[in-house]
Amino acid sequence: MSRKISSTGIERLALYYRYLTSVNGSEQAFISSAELAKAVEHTAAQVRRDLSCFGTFGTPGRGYDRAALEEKLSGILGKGKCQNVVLVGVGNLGSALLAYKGFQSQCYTIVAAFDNDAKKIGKHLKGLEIQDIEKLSDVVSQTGAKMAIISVPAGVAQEVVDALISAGIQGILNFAPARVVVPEDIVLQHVDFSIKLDRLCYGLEHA
Amino acid sequence: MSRKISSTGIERLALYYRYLTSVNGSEQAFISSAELAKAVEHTAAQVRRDLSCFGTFGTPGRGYDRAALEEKLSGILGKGKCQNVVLVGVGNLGSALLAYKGFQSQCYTIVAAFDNDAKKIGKHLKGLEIQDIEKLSDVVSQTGAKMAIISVPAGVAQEVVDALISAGIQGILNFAPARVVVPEDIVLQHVDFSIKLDRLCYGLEHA
DNA sequence: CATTGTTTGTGACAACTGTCACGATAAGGT
DNA sequence: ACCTTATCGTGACAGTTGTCACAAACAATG
Ligand SMILES: NC(=O)c1ccc[n+]([C@@H]2O[C@H](COP(=O)([O-])OP(=O)(O)OC[C@H]3O[C@@H](n4cnc5c(N)ncnc54)[C@H](O)[C@@H]3O)[C@@H](O)[C@H]2O)c1
Ligand SMILES: NC(=O)c1ccc[n+]([C@@H]2O[C@H](COP(=O)([O-])OP(=O)(O)OC[C@H]3O[C@@H](n4cnc5c(N)ncnc54)[C@H](O)[C@@H]3O)[C@@H](O)[C@H]2O)c1
Repeated sequence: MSRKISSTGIERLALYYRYLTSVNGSEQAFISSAELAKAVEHTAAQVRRDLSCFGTFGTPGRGYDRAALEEKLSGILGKGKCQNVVLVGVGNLGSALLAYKGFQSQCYTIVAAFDNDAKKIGKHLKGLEIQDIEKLSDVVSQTGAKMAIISVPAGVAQEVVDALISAGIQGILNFAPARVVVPEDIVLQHVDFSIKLDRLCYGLEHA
Repeated sequence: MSRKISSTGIERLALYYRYLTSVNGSEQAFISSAELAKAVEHTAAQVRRDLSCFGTFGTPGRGYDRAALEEKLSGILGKGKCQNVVLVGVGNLGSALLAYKGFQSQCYTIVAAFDNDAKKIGKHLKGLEIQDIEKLSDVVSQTGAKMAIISVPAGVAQEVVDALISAGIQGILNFAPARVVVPEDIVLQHVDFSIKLDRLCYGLEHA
């Protein structure tokens, strides 16, 4: 309870959580920080520090109760409350995201897909009808979605983000290689493949 | 020249570079740290600090010479040397990556695509024949590719990575939600959508 | 119930990262 | 030549993040 969780610490919590759920069938009721650390490629001290930010739920001599920890992490991350996600931009990448089964197993469900291309609107993909972007507000209200994923061209990213915010979306995952500005109370995350490739490139150069 | 570049600093350099190339047609020959900072949503001091790690190429009173800076950044990041990339796993995501035109404009070219599914091998996608994963070594030697992108299921990520390293690949961009281990001299970057969604979720919860 | 063995939670430290402020430096005009 | 103006490069500082080590806490066992 002593320290504020770091930004990257949150991502580690998500890793811990994913590991726990992935080995759900284990008969071991307890897991130590060392064991957890090994699974996610970090140090035991790091794991304990991260977890200690949200209370003390480990028992000395045994470790952490698997089920309890999983539950706790789920609560911390806010899983189970904001699962409904809308997707904007059903192009190459958007289609792949729609088809991805991994989101569901992680409690996220894409409940609606939007585009502004007349040729795509009305088509069905993975059991979801591609809807006109104009219907965004209505659908967001109906589904209660708080999160959105955007995979539209960089040039329109800002306007799409603005529309999403007007519609009531509070968290946005942006795949477009564009920096967009949002009000303070909106959470924004970028996923930027090209930048990661550049990082790789740099790493090779300076081996 | 004073300080070592930070890990996140490298990603900022890539952002600077991308911004410069994206506004290539500008008639302004010079750009100030303030201007550059605004474009990528950072501070002017940060920009200057990052750049100063690699020498001094700004001129007081004017700013940085656009063309020279672009050239310099290209050199630092190692662009133009490691453009050839191979892709392993042509599923939903892999297909989207193959179709992506943004990589090329950033000097990266996917020169070969691999899969182990007999039904996919031999098919053509975006002018590229999907090849048997067994041919990996040969193709890597022929093309001189140093970088690889993998979009295979998490369960086989490690074995694919091992194969890539045997084939001579030095940098790997991993889209599978799995931590893989590599020797020290191999550069590895993860792109993990689910974790980013979890971060969003946490942000919403703790608004 | 005391002893032993294990693992947690955290204070103290070290390393890293970003911000601020300002002296130094170059261009351009008078 | 000198002054003005704009902007860089960087030392010093502050805040953040990760590591280490160890006392405290609990389980197990005889
Ligand atoms: N495909 C990839 O592998 C990849 C990789 C990295 C980054 N990206 C980025 O992801 C984004 C999408 O890439 P893509 O390859 O799927 O492109 P795409 O052109 O195939 O898809 C973009 C989709 O967005 C739709 N769209 C355009 N304007 C819109 C608007 N105002 N409202 C709603 N929908 C709109 C288009 O109709 C299209 O269906 C781009 O910004 C791209 O840079 C893609
Ligand atoms: N689709 C998405 O939007 C998305 C999002 C996040 C993460 N991911 C991750 O990206 C990876 C790929 O996702 P996907 O949706 O494209 O899955 P997919 O099943 O559609 O594609 C996987 C491909 O890898 C191939 N493959 C399997 N084993 C192989 C091997 N040993 N060697 C070579 N090829 C092999 C399969 O034949 C298949 O074509 C997964 O790890 C997934 O978790 C995907």
